[in-house]
Amino acid sequence: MEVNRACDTPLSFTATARRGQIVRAAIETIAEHGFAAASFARIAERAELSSTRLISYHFKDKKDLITEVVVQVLSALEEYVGTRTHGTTTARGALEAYLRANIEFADTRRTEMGALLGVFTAGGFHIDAIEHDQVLSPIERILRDGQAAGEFRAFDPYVMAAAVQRCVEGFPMALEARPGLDADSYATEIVTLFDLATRRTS
Amino acid sequence: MEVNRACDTPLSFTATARRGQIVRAAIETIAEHGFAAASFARIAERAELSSTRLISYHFKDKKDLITEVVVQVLSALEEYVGTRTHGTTTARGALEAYLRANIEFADTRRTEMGALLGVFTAGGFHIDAIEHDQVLSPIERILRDGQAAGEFRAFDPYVMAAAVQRCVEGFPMALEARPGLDADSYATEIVTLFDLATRRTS
Amino acid sequence: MEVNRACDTPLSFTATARRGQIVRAAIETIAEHGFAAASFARIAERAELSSTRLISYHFKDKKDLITEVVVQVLSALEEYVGTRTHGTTTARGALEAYLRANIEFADTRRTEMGALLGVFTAGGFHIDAIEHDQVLSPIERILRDGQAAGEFRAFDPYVMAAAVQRCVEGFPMALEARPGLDADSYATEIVTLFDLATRRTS
Amino acid sequence: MEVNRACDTPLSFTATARRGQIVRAAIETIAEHGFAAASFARIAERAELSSTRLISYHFKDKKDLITEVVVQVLSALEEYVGTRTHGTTTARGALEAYLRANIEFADTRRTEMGALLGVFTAGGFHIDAIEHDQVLSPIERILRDGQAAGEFRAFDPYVMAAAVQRCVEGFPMALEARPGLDADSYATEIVTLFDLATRRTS
DNA sequence: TATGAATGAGCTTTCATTCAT
DNA sequence: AATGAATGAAAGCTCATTCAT
Repeated sequence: MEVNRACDTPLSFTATARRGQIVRAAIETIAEHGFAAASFARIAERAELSSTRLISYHFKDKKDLITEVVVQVLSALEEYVGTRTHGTTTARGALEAYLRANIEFADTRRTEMGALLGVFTAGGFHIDAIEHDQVLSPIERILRDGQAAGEFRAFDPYVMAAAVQRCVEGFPMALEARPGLDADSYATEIVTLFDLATRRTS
Repeated sequence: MEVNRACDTPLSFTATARRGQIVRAAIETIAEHGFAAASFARIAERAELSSTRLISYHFKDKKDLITEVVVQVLSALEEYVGTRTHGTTTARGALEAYLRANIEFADTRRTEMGALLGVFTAGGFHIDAIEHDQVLSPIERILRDGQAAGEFRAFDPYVMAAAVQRCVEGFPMALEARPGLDADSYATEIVTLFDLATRRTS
Repeated sequence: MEVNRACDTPLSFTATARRGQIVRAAIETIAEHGFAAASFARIAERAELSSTRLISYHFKDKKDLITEVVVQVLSALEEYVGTRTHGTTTARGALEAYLRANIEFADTRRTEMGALLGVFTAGGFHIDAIEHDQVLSPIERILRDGQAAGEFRAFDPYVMAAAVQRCVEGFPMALEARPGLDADSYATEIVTLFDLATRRTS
Repeated sequence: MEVNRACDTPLSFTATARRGQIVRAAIETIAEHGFAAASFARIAERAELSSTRLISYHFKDKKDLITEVVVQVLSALEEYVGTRTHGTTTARGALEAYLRANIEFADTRRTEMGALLGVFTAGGFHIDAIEHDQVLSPIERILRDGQAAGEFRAFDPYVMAAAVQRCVEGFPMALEARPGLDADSYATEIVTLFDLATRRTS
């Protein structure tokens, strides 16, 4: 019978393509209609599958699919951000790069970011692979490094990291309310905000 | 039968009590299990009602119930915040009071705040009475006043207001990740953050 | 407790008025939305009652209410038709009067007629007091009398009566498809139709 | 899951059989209990399905099922009538054939006809594919042709067509009141009726 | 690798009616 | 004469998932 694909064998080309197609459809559906409305039926419809059975076949269950969505978007985001923060030499520079990269990503990859936020804010859905702190930790590291290097003033790195993350997430939300909002302006405002907020007080 | 109550008649004592009981149960259910899982069945179970029919009896439909949830929590929040910001004389003071009041409220009324965020982040649910900008506007006003009075530096009031709002909402989220988090410390950090971020540069 | 009014006592003025108000609302609701949609809730809403309880109070059950609707409209129709057929001396004249009276009534009392047809065609609803044949019998009598008097040709009076009744009912239906349809023209066409169809063949 | 089947793919043999089985059960249920009582539950029970879910699986929604019922019965009727009117050379002959065919069909396929009338008289249910005038038009065409050919007298073809249709529909109704009613006798009476009613007056 | 078929549980909402003053 | 409160049953529909090829 074999309800699902065998999990120990590596994925074939066809299977990978199908999975990608389904994940793509899931991302678009979540971004467009919200997480709650992203049923297998709607995802299958968007992916133009004849039946939702194909989703159940390629993914263990819904959680498996959503996890894949999150992993995919998150790794793209991390790569995008990583590339742009890597060359920085100061914590201040790293923070600015981190902020600008995140906002740029959210601006150019709106669908992916919409899906990601859709999943995260939905609640009641716990992705085993991803912990809340795991997202914060890269920022926290930048902040701690900056404090250790004497670039930043004393503050609770965890709270500051949370604030940074919230403001980054704030861009897509602000976009919904103000569709014409410019990513660059938003980024500059936020960069300045945290520059002043973290600067050593003289 | 009275499919649902007439809306022009004032609510009787009993009806008010029942509605309150149901709204309370809805708040707790949303806060605990998330918006998506807050079905009539679960709400009725928590309120120890004989059937979900009693909910349909007292509320026009689910939207009506959820709206009541939001209105109730939001007005409590507004009153709490309003009382604490009213006596302030400076924009700086108002901003601090606003931040502390919001965080305190989120700390002491965690269930209510959890429900509120649960509804807002669920998406696809539009409360007619509440607009996105309506939540931001009180903060924006404080910020604009502070700029006009020369207390604050030049910045985009809308973006700064969004940042404030995101950081305020960030407290319940941070709580989930760090249950022992102290509201006072969080508030002080955030107050300092925005104090520095809005201060006129010398 | 007394769930319903006592049934052995004669109706008071107030009670009669209330019943009339409810029956009126039921008629309008059925005519406008159809029999299937004429729930107690909708009827109560149209009658501007605070609760459907008032309907249950004044009528034993739904069947009781609908029976009252039918009886009321039917007796008005019978009176209208009776008055106009009474003075006739020939069967031919009686038939024409019957046809014109019915169509006129359907034209001027569209709401009542709509409700009546709504109930009759709904099916599954048997009014004890009214039998199918009871409606046909006055026409059948006219037809039989005409045959006995030698005015009409030989035909099955029951089938002809059914045809007459169907054509009379056809006017409201035709009205729905052609709102501008003139009652007089329709009546004249139908009168001619049955005049020719019943006339003795030479 | 396949919430409901894709519509572009042709139906498989099994699916066609299931759909047919369900439509058949729906027809019988409507004919027996009336349209209002034809719930998914009752239809599933009659079709001996494990649950109503199977109906939702094979039909988009209730409207889809009912439409299929109507289309199926109506096309059978049309074919039956079409075959019998096709060979006629005169309008008079066509009218007689039309009348006899309809009444015969209603007599031999009582269940189907009962379902059809059940749906049409239920009201509030609009089958997109079928318009009121669409049913009348074939009769109207016969009548107009007969007038053009000088076979029929002058009359309003629309009203006469409506009368024909009402009398045709009248047979099943008459059957309910007089179960022993003979279709042939009824047909002959109606044929004579309209023969006389449409004949040129000398 | 894919798919058609089927399923049980759950959802919100509406129904006419009854309980208790 | 009226009413507020409550109720069980049933409705149509959608959910993710499993069965069987």
